[in-house]
Amino acid sequence: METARKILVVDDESDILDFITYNLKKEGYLVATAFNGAQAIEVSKTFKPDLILLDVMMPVMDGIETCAHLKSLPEFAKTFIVFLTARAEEYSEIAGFQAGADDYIAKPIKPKVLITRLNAILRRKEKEETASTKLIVGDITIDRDSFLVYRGTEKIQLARKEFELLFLLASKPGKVFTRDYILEKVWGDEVLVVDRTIDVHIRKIREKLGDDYIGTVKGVGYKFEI
Amino acid sequence: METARKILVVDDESDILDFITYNLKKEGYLVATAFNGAQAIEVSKTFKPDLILLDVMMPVMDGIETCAHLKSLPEFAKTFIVFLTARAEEYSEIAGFQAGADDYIAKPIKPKVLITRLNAILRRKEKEETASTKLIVGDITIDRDSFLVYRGTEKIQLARKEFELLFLLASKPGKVFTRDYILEKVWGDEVLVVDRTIDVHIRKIREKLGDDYIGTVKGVGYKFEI
DNA sequence: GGGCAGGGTTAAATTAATGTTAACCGATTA
DNA sequence: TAATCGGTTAACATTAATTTAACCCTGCCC
Repeated sequence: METARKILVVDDESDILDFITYNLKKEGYLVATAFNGAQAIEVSKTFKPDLILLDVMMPVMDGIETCAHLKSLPEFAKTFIVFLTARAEEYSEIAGFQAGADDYIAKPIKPKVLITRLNAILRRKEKEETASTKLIVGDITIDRDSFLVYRGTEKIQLARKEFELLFLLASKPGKVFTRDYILEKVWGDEVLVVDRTIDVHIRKIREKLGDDYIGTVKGVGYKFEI
Repeated sequence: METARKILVVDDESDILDFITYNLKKEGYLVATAFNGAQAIEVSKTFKPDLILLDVMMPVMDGIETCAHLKSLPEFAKTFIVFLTARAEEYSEIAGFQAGADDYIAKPIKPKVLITRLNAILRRKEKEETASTKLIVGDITIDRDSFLVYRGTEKIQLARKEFELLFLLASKPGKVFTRDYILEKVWGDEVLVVDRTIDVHIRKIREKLGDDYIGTVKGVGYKFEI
């Protein structure tokens, strides 16, 4: 049972607003509009859009600010935000990703492209919502939607890094992950943290889950025990 | 005798395609492109890429579908698939890894990062291809992934040097390895250890595995008994 | 038998790697 | 502003891996 998807379009130019609105409505989307960031936030609260199409360049409160603001509100954490950017050239420098944008579409907008991309994005969102995101290994269940870990039926709360670390190890039970690899995957490329940091997180996981789930292979790394 | 690595880049936006292609070619890679998943599968069959760089978000057939499909075909089981994800997502949020992706790179893409990462990934792939992760000799199985040795079904834990030493000997069962060679391979060039050290490690392996697996050839070295 | 070459064995010494704790910092929240 | 939480680090403790040293076989040759 499919209900129509709701899209909020935000742009300070009313021609563009009209143009996009027209095309989206033709596709069967429910559309709301706003002229600036402040208005967008206002409207969002009642309209509860599935996706927000946000012009980067706006007076008063620009797209990036708006996006950052929206993403900071828990109720919109799962709302997709797509930027409209002036040109794709420097797409590698789109600051919006830092603000939490999920994708972007380059102007000038071609109706066909707009529609295909939005369809793709929403389809993906749907999949993410439906798809079970659970990882089950032995009596441990890791659910990345709720950010919870279960041992049997007992709920266990892990902090973010702990969660990511456990998730990584559990994604290939039995395989030993080297410290370098763990750092790259959980901490990222640029971040440089000291070796002990991993140990401390491992310790916290063991403290919460029990000592039998994560094994140490000295001189090599850690693994999830099967 | 290195032949250039082949990379297939898949994205629905031609700017991105061009941008990535340009950077990869500059690095000496052979590059093919595709606009969507269906095309990617088509091209792969003739181009036989070593690695596929796959945008997650695409209309028609998205990255995850495409990846799952490719991985289901035996001929691409060993092709590395790397996702391009829009957000800088946490590891566990990458839905794609369940579809069999080997790695991911977050947009926006910085050319330098892209190249570094791909080089690293391809190096890893090469290593995996050369050094098989599992070694089976008689009733002994040596598994690099988990750093475990099995005698029959019995799990045996070896320390790192012991493991490397056994792995070396077992890589050519029956062949006698001289002490010098063993030192070079297991200990490395710089390290200078006394001769007895090898004996002690051999002894520990025999202690854990049994006396019948490693043979001594006086005046020459050691070998794995067939 | 004595001596020696080549390992084998053991335990002690050393070093490397990880575990643990407490403290600090910054962000967020009460 | 205090309090809490997550993340990180530094300092120290603990444990295990590795190496060394000392001594023991065994076979061989004179």
